[in-house]
Parts: sequence; structure tokens; C-alpha cells
Amino acid sequence: MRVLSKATVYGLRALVYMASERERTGYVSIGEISERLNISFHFLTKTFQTLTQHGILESYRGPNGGVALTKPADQLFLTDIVHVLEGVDFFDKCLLGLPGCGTFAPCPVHDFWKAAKEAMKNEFDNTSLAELGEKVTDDRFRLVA
Amino acid sequence: MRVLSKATVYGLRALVYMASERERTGYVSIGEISERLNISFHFLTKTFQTLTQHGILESYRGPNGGVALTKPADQLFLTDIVHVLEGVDFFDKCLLGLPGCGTFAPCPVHDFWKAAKEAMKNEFDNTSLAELGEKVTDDRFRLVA
DNA sequence: TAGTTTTGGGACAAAATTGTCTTAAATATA
DNA sequence: TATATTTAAGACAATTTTGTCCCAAAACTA
Repeated sequence: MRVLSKATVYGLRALVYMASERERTGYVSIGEISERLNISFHFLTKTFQTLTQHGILESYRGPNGGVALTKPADQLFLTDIVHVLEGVDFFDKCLLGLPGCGTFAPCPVHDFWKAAKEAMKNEFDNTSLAELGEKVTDDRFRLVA
Repeated sequence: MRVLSKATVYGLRALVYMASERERTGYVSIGEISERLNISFHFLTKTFQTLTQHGILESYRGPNGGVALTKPADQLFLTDIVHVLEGVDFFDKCLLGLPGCGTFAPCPVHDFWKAAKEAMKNEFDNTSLAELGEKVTDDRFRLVA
């Protein structure tokens, strides 16, 4: 049951890593993140560029440059990231791929799937990067194989 | 939120179509299904071949040949199909893609995701092709754009 | 100013998924 | 037996996703 593309998975892991570095101030370099999390530097860079373009991150070039969250981590939610990286229709797709599947013209699994999506969206709406970062900092949860 | 590959989506739609043809006896040709559901004939054929190889369908060649469910539609569940087309580890994957993510070494979203997967699996375990086929027969639900 | 570090952006390659086509094998019918 | 119908199987192409590489632009440091 694969729900997120690799680009999104890497982006999320990287953002949670940033959020987990609580006390730290200033920019974090993409090189550091990619090393720590074992993610391809260039691939992550591209994902981060779209996050920057969409206001999730701000970046700064040069020595001591890098990226930083534009808001405190407790104000950035999974839904925000997923909307940018997977599209705003992420929680709005038919399980059987039918375009325009809805209450008026539903597929046979519409009712169940609608509920499942809502539960998922609810969780994503209420889970912040800060919350996930803390779990990593407290060391009971991991971000890397 | 895309969960199933196109191969699985097409396969499922086709199977539900077969189940929806209640009174019918004998084989249904792949050509008929692909026409009715607007699915590429050759692509569907390949998916059906793997379903045949895994005992979900039986096939018969020649005039009046086609495919048929190996069991009554009320004894075939979504989980059966998904296990064949997506793999038996379908309900067992980490949202963040970490290999071996589990209670002992969880990712930060493990608890939520585990529950979500269980809910999903529970629904798939208990939804039969017959149930979905009926919904289509009764005409309140659709399988095609 | 020159050199180093870092992101930005594009070209490009590899791999996986999706889709098309051709031929063979099995079966029925005339 | 010859022909038509249907699935089986594999080659192949197109598309999307994933991954790599190179060079430019921005910023710091000496």
C-alpha cells in the first residue's frame, strides 16, 4: 500500500529531520541532510526547490547557507507538504481511478474510500512537523534505514 | 492519494463487472469486458493472465471461450485480488518507505499508519466481488467514466 | 579580487509503469 | 480439414518516475 511518491517520502523525511534539530538556528545544508538520511543529494535538492517555490522552505546560498522552514515546525502540517508535492487533489481521488467519482456518480467502493480518505486527511491536517520531529529527537523513532 | 496501480484498477473493475453479470453462465470474453469498460484489451489480458495463473480466474480458448471466476463471487475478496496484483506485502509497507519499519523500530508516523492499514485491510478482507457486483447491477454505482 | 561553498536549474540517463502489437496455441464450427 | 474465435506470451514503444550530472548564480572568506 504505497501512497506517497519517493520524492514526497524523501521530502517528508528531510523536513522532519530539520524539525527534529530543535535548538538549532540558521540554515541547514541539503548536503548534511542527504548524508544523514542517505538520500540522493540532487534528487532531494529538486524536491526542496519545489518546497521553496511554494513557501514551505526558504533557502540561502553560499557558505553557511542552506534551507530553513518558513514557519515554526508546529505550524507546518503534513497536509501542507503533501498538497505541494502530490497536488491539491491528493485526498480527492477515486480508488478505482474513475474521474469525477462522487456522491452523485459513485464507484462501488466510493463510500468506504471516502471515509478512509477523510480519516487520513484528518490525521494529516493535525500532524505537524514539530510533533514528528520531537519523536525523532526523543530517539524512539527513526528516519533512516 | 493513489493506492493501486493501473493494472490493479483495471483488473478490479473487470472482475467486478464479471461479478455484476449475475445470471450469466459460461465464460466472458476479455474483448467484451475491455469494450464495455473502455480498457485496453491487451493490457487487461496481461493482468487477467496473472489472475489466471494465481487461481482467481480460469480461462478457456476458442469460440465462446473467455474467462470465469474460479469461485462464486461471494467467496472472492478484494484482499485476494490485491495480494495477487500488488503483492502479499501490500498492507505491510511503511508510509515513509523505511524497510523493516515495525513496533520495534518505527518511523514517526508508524502508529497512525499501522491503524490506517489495518482499517483498510479489514475492509478489503470483508468486501467480496459479489457485494460490489450487486451495487453495479442495481445501477446506483458505475465502473466506467 | 579570487576562490570556496552553497542552492538553482536544466539536461540527461536509468528504471518502472503503462500501453501496443504480433504471433502462437487451443478450441469450436462448418 | 480449413477457418474463425479466443486466450497465451512475448517483443516493443511511450510515458512517468527516479536518479545523476554539470554549470550557473549567489554569497561568504581570505
